[in-house]
Amino acid sequence: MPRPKKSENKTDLSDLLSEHQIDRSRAIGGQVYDLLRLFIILDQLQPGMQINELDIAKWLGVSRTPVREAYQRLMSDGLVITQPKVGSVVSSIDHKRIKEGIIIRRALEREVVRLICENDVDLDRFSANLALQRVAVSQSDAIEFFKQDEAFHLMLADLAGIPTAWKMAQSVKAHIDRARIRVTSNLPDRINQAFDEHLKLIDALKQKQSDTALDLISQHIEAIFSDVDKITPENLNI
Amino acid sequence: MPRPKKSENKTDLSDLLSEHQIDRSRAIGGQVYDLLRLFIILDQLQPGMQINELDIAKWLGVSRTPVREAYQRLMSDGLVITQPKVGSVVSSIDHKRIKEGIIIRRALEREVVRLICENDVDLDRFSANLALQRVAVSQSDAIEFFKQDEAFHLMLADLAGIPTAWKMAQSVKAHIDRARIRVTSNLPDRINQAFDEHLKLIDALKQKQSDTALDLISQHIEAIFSDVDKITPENLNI
DNA sequence: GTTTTCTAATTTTGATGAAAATTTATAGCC
DNA sequence: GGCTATAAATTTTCATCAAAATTAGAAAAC
Repeated sequence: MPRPKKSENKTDLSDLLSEHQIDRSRAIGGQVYDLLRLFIILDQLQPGMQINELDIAKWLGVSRTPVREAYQRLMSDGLVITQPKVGSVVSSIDHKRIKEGIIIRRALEREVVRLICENDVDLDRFSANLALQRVAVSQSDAIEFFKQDEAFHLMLADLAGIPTAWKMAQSVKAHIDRARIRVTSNLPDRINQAFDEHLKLIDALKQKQSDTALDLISQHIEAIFSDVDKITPENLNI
Repeated sequence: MPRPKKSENKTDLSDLLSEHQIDRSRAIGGQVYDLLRLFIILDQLQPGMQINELDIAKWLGVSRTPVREAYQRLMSDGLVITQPKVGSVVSSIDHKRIKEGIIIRRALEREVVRLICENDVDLDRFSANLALQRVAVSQSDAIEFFKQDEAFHLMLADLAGIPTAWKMAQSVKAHIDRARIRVTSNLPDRINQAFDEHLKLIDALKQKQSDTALDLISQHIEAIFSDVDKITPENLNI
């Protein structure tokens, strides 16, 4: 990694981060992690961008320690690449990694669906969440829908008895979401479709149609892929 | 978490850790993590044991910063529980978590096997690794076998094109191994059986018998479970 | 005399700023 | 043109301070 001359065109990022308030009464490291992770997924922190600890710390008004903590978690997520003693950059969007992520997430969520079909679980617990999803869809509120979508999948894994599976799926999901942010053209359509798939899945689960449910969850996750696949060239890392 | 009076019977752990040399020329945080992780899996650091950062740092002859880094990774592995401003303990062995881990690992490795059967991969690359396994088995060298076993499963995931799957499987494997250390009575038998299962799996893969291969990998992982299940009572966390 | 409540001390993690170590780019020299 | 020394940028580690939580003991209330 070349060490570029210290450039001064950092104002964009500086302004972006300076706006955000850190709550000093809660652990800072976690807040920095959440913030940076979101910025990377939302493409505000772009692939290849150099992010040194001192600058981030200064802009956020905290010391380097909590920033470092955040970096370590981002590194283990594969969202940041650190070369020891040299520097850190936001990782590039790697088509292969996304493909891998989708395969892993599909395998995990298929297992979740399989377990729910096998064991008796109370599927009525989804009604509140689905209602919130419906409201978000009707208002085309993508942010709120994504929040409820996460809650939906978490609840699924929870009811299946393997909450860790969702934690893992989430870590690969970051890469998928980051790519998706760039390529999804018609967001209202997309969330409407996703909501429809959620409804169908719960229906199939309630009727214990395990084959149908497995197909539905696979399609639900693979739908993401067709999105990503159509835009990102196979071998081009942005 | 109660805060017990500072007791002075720490000599066992102190001695245990003081013996280990830290290589100052490589990153310390990673070394501390590897060391503590191994100690927890090997049951030298036992469930419920309190481990405060300062003591570990002193015994290892390093500062608290790299120890903190290690703790953060151990926490995300679920091997250490830290209550803010109170303290850290080695997590208890949770039967439910192990069960979950086995289900997740099985799902991931079944996907690996499925992908290998679907796509054409060079399975001759296993011969060297299998030879090393054979030597380890013949010498009843469990440590060496476990090392080669890890390499075997990593190579499997690599050839399937989803190396991340093995990284994930590894994080749940720590919990499984920790329990297994306590219950496996006849280690030479166990590694002999595992080696046999590896051979059969590669055979099935070479002949593209995907159903057989899927059954074999499932059994390979579930074999662990029968071990753990027979000793650890369902609801008793140690 | 017993129980409850308040206060101070102790322990532990959280955060900070500075010093040390290391790598890389750049300029100067042969 | 290639090699070496120097300086800059950055991470890594350290020692120290700050904040939070629990315990222990004294004081107060019953």
